[in-house]
This record gives sequence, structure tokens and C-alpha cells, in this order.
Amino acid sequence: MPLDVDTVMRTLADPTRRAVFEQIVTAGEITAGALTRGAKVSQPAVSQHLRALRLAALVIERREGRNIHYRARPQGLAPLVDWLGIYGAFWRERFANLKVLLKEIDNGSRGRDNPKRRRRGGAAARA
Amino acid sequence: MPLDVDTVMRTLADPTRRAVFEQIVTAGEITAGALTRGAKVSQPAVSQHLRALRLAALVIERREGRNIHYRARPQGLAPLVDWLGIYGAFWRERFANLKVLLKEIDNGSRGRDNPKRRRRGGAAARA
DNA sequence: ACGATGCATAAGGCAATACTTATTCATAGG
DNA sequence: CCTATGAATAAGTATTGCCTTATGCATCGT
Repeated sequence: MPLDVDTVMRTLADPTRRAVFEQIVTAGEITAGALTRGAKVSQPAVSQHLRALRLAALVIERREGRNIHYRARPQGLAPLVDWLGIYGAFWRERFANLKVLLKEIDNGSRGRDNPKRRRRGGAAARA
Repeated sequence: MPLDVDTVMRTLADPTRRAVFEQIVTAGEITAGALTRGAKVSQPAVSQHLRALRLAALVIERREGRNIHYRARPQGLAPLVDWLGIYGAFWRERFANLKVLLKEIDNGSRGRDNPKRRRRGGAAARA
């Protein structure tokens, strides 16, 4: 069950934190160290942003030795999409499509390293 | 030309301000006074939130005597939609076989309405 | 075991911002 | 005019929240 839109909005409102999130998304998977090297703030700052992103269910982490790899969790954006769907009636149809996209992607990513959800047929995403 | 996603996110991140926006959207058109009566904060607080929403091009105002009616401007949400669309596109590339509609999102999201920003007195406070 | 590395947590400073009360501006109506 | 009303601005305060340095904890290599 997704967190509320308030958490997601507040988390993504900060430009630095949003930049971190965007880097994670574009990289697919990336360590905290790599993120720190690419950031304009200190390592603890990045770590705190990562914590916020994790609490907002926007990223997940995977430990590998000393390194911690972060991956985006597209479904975490669902509250935002839902909110837009409700209050942005102008775009309602397009949002519906975007929602489907995010859900499909998330199911696909779950299938990789979290076998909680069984994948159907063949239409869904694959890495 | 829509404002950047940063402005929109920051403006909508505050729960009180977002509640004001939601009330405007739900009502269709509503006066500042009615908004104040429905809010849990003082009248100046509401007025300041309305100013922020106007600067973010999320609402427009219409003067009618002493009353000022506010209306939502759905196109103001375009930066948010675009932002989501961009990262939707990234995911589409990474998880190849998805059906996507970024084109449809792009189609028609360009507003045909010109928000004129009238300011009095000193400079704006926009960090 | 030891130092080095990767990352998280702690604590404090400080800037941004949201709220308040008091006031001003603008319009309506006697 | 004069007063009342709707709404914006001014100014001050308090809170929120981001960033910093310092430190702690776990893991790797020697």
C-alpha cells in the first residue's frame, strides 16, 4: 500500500534530493558512493536524501558487501499519479495510461529480485 | 512556456497550500473569503498561499467587486506531468517491451493561455 | 588483528518558509 | 464622506528542513 501524496511530494520537492532520485532512475542501479561522487553535497547529505527516498518508498536498497546499491521503485510515484488523476481532470485519460505503465514496470522489477509477486503471461516488462 | 517542475513541486509540497488548491479545483471557482472560511489558518496565510499558487501559474484570479474569485489552471500541472513522462520514458527504454504514450502526453499539453503576472510593490521573494 | 573503505547516524548551524497580528488598500453602500 | 467589508501586504516569530563536521558501525584486504 503506497504512502500518501504528502510524503512523496515533500520528498521530491527538494531539488538536490530529486536530482539524486533522477540519477538513480537513469543509472538503473547505482551505489551510494557513486551518487555521492556525482553530487554537489557531502556524503552524509546524500545518505540522508537516500534515507528520505527510502522512507517515501521511492527507492529500494540492496546490500552487497560494503556497497549499497540503490534502485528506483517506480510504483512509489503512484500517489503522485493518483493525485494528478484526481485533481488534474484535464489530463485524466493520459494519467490513467501513465498509471498502467508504472504498475507494469514495477511488477517487472519485482520479478527480478523479489519473488513476492508472480508474473502473468508475457506482456509485462523484463530487464 | 510552463514554469519548471521545481516551482510546481515546491508550491504543492506544502499540505495547507495543496489543500487550498484542491479546494479551488473541487469548487471550480471560489472566492478568497470562502477559502479562508474553509481553512484552518488565518486569512493572511490563505492569501499568501494564493499568491504562491498564482506565481506558480497554478491558479488564476478574477476580480468582481470586492471579491476575488480563484480558478484552478490545470495546465499549471504540466511540468509535473512532463517530469513523470520523462522518467516513464526512461523506464520504457530499460524494460523494453512496454506500450507507451509519451507522445500522447506531449500532445496538447502546451497551453494556449497566457498567465499575466501582475506584481505590486517590491520584488518577489523567490529564493 | 589492524587499518582502510563504504555508508549511516549524531548534533548543531543556518537559511528558507509558514504562521501570526497589525495595517493598508480597494470597493460597496449608506 | 464615512464606515464596513474583502483581500492583500508588512513585520516579526517560530518552525521546518537541508547541509555541515564529527563519529560510529560494518566489511574488506593484508
